[in-house]
Amino acid sequence: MPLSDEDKRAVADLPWQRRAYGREAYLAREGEPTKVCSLLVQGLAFRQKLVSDGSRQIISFHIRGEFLDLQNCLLKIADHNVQALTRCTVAIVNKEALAQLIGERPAVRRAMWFDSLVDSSIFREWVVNVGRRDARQRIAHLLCELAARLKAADQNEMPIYDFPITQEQIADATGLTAVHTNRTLQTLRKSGLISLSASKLVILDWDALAEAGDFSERYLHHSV
Amino acid sequence: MPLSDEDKRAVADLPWQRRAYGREAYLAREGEPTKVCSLLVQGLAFRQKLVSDGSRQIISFHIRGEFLDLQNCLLKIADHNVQALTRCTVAIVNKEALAQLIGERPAVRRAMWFDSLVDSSIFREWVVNVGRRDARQRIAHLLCELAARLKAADQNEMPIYDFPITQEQIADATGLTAVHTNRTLQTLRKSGLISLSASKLVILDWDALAEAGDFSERYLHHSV
DNA sequence: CGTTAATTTGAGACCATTCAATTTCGGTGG
DNA sequence: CCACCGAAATTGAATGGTCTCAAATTAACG
Repeated sequence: MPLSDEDKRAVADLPWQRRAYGREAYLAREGEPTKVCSLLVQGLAFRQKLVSDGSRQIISFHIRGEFLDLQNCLLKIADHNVQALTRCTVAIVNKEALAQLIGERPAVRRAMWFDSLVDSSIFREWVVNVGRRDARQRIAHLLCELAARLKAADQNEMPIYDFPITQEQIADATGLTAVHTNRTLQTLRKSGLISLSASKLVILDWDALAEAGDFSERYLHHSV
Repeated sequence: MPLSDEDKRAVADLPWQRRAYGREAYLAREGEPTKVCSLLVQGLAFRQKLVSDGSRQIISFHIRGEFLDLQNCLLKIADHNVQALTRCTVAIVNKEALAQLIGERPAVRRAMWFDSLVDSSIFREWVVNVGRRDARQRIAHLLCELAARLKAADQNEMPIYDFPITQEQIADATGLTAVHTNRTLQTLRKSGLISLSASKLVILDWDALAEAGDFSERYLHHSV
């Protein structure tokens, strides 16, 4: 959402702190009291929850420029974990400072509320993805979503993407096992839809991949 | 969230309109431009999305007192459908009027943002539920969630609940088929955890049901 | 009290899982 | 620059949870 220069300056003037994390490091843990909100500056991160048998469900992936836990601003206890996917750096803001800014600046408030509403819409689509689609559709859908978001964040992005996400992580995001994820990716490759190796994802046939994943980007609310 | 009398009056003074819907009626459709926000006054409703093969994933259930589409306030196009589960009545407010009130009243704004953040947290838990739990766990978890929310909304609620949700709807909410939902409910009954018939749910052993569903109510953020 | 919706039951098929072993890849130190 | 190592990806075979399809029974509603 567009912000005036004055609003941008107010955001930039927030007291913040840079912090770096290694792969798989926890940035936040379920059950902990919330103190800060984190914005991802560089790298990839994801949110997840663990279930009783120890398995992990990834709830969302995040790219640079996105908030990782804006909801901490109002919620007292974290209800999920946040983990670094690659090495990444994060800008950390005290949640009270952010809440005050939100109170003072209507445009900033709208932008942040909008951000959390889009988050929410993505969660809804993920419920649908793991609930009602088969393995091939789930993975195709996930790839489409990530490609669409990367493209929107970085206008000059090609149909070739940096893709450091492991098959085990794809599995945890789609509710599948790593083994079945592997086999399913192979069929997507054999069908000529994608090429994925060496941390490079190439979408060879966007229309076919979107079709295979039942993907429509409406839920991303990119055109506000 | 607590509101002052003045805030409550301001909310009550919003121009609103009462509307009634029959079972299965659509209150909102994916793809339509958003014009209003709806608050459920009476009855039950749910949100859902349809996938390419026509099957339905229910995304959330709603009880009286809850907003059905508060996100419409900021989003231009609806990204999911809203359906009546029972006959229900709804209070409808023009979204611009609501947005204006939110701009004027910080406490109302906080309450509404909080509401949408809890919604979001519930979606996250649902991703986990359909993604990483088996049929028995999914259904037990759903029953726990609904019971916990009904209890919180209505202090004097017994462990006996009105439960007009059909097995097909439970199936659509948990990513299962109606047939398998039926068989799984039978095992929950035989284990002595619940009794469910004639639209009455009785939770016979809360602790055991919560255990079976890997349920922890933290994500509901009831103790703000 | 009839008619439709909802629930229940059975049997067979299938998608995804499990477990284990093997191969390839990516990063590191000599 | 190559040898090495652990992580990631790949393969196979057997198991199993859930689905599909169909039919029967029961409950809900006007």
